[in-house]
Amino acid sequence: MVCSDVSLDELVGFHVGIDAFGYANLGILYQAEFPVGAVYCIRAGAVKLMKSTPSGEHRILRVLKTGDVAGLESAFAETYEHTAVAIGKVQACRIPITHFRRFVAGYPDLQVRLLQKSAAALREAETWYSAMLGSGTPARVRVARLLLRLRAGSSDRIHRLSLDDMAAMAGITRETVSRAISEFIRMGILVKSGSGMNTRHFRGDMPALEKIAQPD
Amino acid sequence: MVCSDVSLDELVGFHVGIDAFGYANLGILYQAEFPVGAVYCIRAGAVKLMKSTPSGEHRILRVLKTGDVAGLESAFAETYEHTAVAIGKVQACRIPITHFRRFVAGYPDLQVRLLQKSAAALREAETWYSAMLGSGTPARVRVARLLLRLRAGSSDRIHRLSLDDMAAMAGITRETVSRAISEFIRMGILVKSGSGMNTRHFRGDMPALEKIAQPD
DNA sequence: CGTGTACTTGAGTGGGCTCAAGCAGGGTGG
DNA sequence: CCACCCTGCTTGAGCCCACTCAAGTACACG
Repeated sequence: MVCSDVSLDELVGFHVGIDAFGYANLGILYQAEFPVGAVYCIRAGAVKLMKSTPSGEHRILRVLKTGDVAGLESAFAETYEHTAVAIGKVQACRIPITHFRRFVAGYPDLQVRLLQKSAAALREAETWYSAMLGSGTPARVRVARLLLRLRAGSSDRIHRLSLDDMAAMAGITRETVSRAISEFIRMGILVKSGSGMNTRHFRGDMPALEKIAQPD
Repeated sequence: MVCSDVSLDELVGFHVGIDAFGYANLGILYQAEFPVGAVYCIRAGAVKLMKSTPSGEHRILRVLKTGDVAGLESAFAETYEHTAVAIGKVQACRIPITHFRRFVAGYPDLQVRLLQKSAAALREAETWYSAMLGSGTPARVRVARLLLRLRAGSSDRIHRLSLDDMAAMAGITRETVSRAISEFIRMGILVKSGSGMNTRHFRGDMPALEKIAQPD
């Protein structure tokens, strides 16, 4: 991660003007097409990256979790590429883009690392979409993969976002997602947990989910 | 494009060891998991970037055309991310990775440009996959979008790759692709052209295709 | 406790997948 | 030069999964 890969001494001189922020559910970090103002290190929670289609709908392209950096792909562009929206409670630190650019300019090694991180994001996106694209892929498998992807860290906790969001990510309808999840719950490999609208998550049997996600 | 964005004077000192190569149909430029040896500027033709799935199949993730640079995403990694295979006749210039890295190191501005290019690749991938993901998207629409994407430059020529390749890209079966294309041909908005195995392409009525591709 | 949103569940339909033949057409060998 | 074959493409019939439409239910929040 960008923030933690550099020594504290290096960062301290640039942390001036960097603040920690909290975002409630559906809070907007930044909006697509707007001028780039900052990048954000996600300290806790999850953030969805969306983009509006010409026809008014919006599609979820990626979900960032603890440790990811939001807005990185727009760091050297004029305007943001996506709209970033908080899922549940999010804690993030906001790094003004001017600081960020100055910081990067001062540490050439960091530029290479940014390139690698960018390449990693591309690879991840490709892997993800290629996993969802297969038309022969049954809905249950898609949902299992989606759940695995929404895992928080290495725990058995899974970020639970709305059915519509999951449906948009998996490329299937909300009803189908609902049916698949109901099935998993009946099987006992998935448990709803956290009743409040802000701390929603599942507890999942990861090995079982991986087994279902297996069939290519 | 990286090669042409810099002045000839800047390049000339680094072009030592850079050669032009020709690749016949299905010629391999480089292979996934192998050590990175070079990046390639595509001078003519098209190249498909593939990745093998755990189950032995391979999926086409992107298609590079004239003016693109192959292997860029692996330029600062140890091994190649994809396997690059020529579609039809391809002309490319091979830039040894050592040269490339030395060159980039010498021109800091270029690093920012590489970051932007990397971000552009990510955006393109996201746009593309999100266009294909919609499960409600009819096969005809998918194929129309695919064809538009395979357009050579701004002409009415469309790179014609195998049905299986197109099927892999659109996330549908080869039969369905065949039916859609047959329909387009019957409608007269698509014409097969170039009989040899190397110079295969369509001639397409772009406005008509765009109209079909429209419905989000 | 009421209200609204999000989720669940059901019945019926249809588009694309599967399976299974036919059909070019170009490359190879006689 | 022609016949063959082999790969890639086309076309058809039937089925199944996921979508659509439409209620009904749970649950969070005021």
